Amino acid sequence: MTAHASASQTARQRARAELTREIKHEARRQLASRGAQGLSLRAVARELGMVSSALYRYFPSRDDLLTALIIDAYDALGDAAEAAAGDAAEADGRGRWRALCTAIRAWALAHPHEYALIYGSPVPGYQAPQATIASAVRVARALGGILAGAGAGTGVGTGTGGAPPWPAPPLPEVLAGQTGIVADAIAPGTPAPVIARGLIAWTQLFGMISFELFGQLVGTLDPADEFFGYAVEQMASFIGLP
Amino acid sequence: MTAHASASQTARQRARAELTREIKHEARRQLASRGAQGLSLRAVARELGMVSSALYRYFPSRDDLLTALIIDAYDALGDAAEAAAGDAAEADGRGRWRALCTAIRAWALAHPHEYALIYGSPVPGYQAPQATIASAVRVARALGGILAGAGAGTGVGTGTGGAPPWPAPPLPEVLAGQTGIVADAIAPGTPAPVIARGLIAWTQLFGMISFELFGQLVGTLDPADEFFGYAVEQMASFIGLP
DNA sequence: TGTACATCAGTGAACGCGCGTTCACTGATGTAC
DNA sequence: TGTACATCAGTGAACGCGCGTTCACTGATGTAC
Repeated sequence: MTAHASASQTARQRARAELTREIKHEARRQLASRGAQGLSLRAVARELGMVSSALYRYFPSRDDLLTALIIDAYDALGDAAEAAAGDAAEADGRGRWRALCTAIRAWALAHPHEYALIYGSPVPGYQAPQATIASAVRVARALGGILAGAGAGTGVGTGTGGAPPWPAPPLPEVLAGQTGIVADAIAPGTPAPVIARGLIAWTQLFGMISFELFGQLVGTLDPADEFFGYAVEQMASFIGLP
Repeated sequence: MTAHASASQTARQRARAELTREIKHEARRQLASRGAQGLSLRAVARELGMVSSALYRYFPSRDDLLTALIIDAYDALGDAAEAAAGDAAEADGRGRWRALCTAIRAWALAHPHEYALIYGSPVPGYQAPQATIASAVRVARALGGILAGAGAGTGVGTGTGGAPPWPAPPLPEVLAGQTGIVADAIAPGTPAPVIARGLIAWTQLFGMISFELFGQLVGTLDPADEFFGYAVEQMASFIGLP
């Protein structure tokens, strides 16, 4: 492979990468306006000024395009989450939790259809491949960092510092095993009860965001800013963040 | 209107009601196997052995059929919730909460697509009409009954009996107003902080169920029975149920 | 009880639409000698 | 540097599909006198 050959090769590859990006960009636009089921290869091609069959040079099928969008969505949310959880000082668990929650909600509100794509009801007939998992776990790891900090540095479990506001009952056997697996994946060494409470807070967070986004709060808690802020603080105390 | 006329009229009406039920039943079957977007008037008609245009005698459009299914789903869940919350003794707030949560989860697991229809991502292009609200609020009222019992009978807010395990910070102004509206709708007279914590637990419950149903727990907390049970107890304490 | 009329359920054909995917092709870009 | 060949991107036509909805119609059921 000569230098010249390699240069022209990357030129072609660069064009390919560029168009791949444009296709995903346009697909994301359609996702935002018509939802996942409204995503049509023909419409994407039309908008890009090419013929629909040309897209098959880039994605072997509609499902593969959808998979790419899902991975991108997880990564975008992962970026936002990591940036937010990293912003606040290491020791300030509550601040990091607050920043993480706020960033996740902000991303969800800004990209409702992408949020629905990854946390909403599954697209019927579509089976998410293994490839999405690596990106999906990034958001959870941002939580893990906070839980690990809380558990390791502040005496959670020994009753001092950031201990939770009331004692947690011991975990039943299966759950203890499961939280162990979660701990290994996102917060090694963190005590099981902290993980369990973290996961409860985690489901609360996403439940609240989904309710807001999917219209369950209209007419009652909408706009939900204050409710969100209040819940975040309550859950921080619940987890035992100082 | 003679007795005979009225009898034959009801005979016709009965046939109509019967077929309406059959249409919805078949539509629900398709919903369960192919999801909301897979619901097709033509397929329903085919399965019922009639021609697709005949359905328009019963539902003016596909969206109206979908609306009927949504209302039925809310009502079915409402039935289950009311039965569960009413089962346990009035005074046993925690028992009623446990029964309510368990019933909602059981219904959701038994009817995943109907759950997704009402609590999942909205169907693009479909706008739920006002008519669904009356049925939707029934489930929330089952929660309200429990919160009202907790708030009124056990001294929550005065620090005795079923008081929450740690003091709740005062609510910001907008949120206080919103919880007031919620209280008026589902649990009149209940203090705002109890309502707020109830709603936090509520979003946790549905977040957890959605995560389980939509595949977010696969490989970690799945099967989720123990996690669910643990979270329900934790949230009961969080709300302040004795 | 019998007859003339109105209401209603269901039919069958048609309209117009958009979709995912395949395939043989042309022409440009890159590669090897 | 120049030429012969291979790779690849994009074209255009076509296949086969299912959908929601409309409309004029037939025949059965119900109603009024």
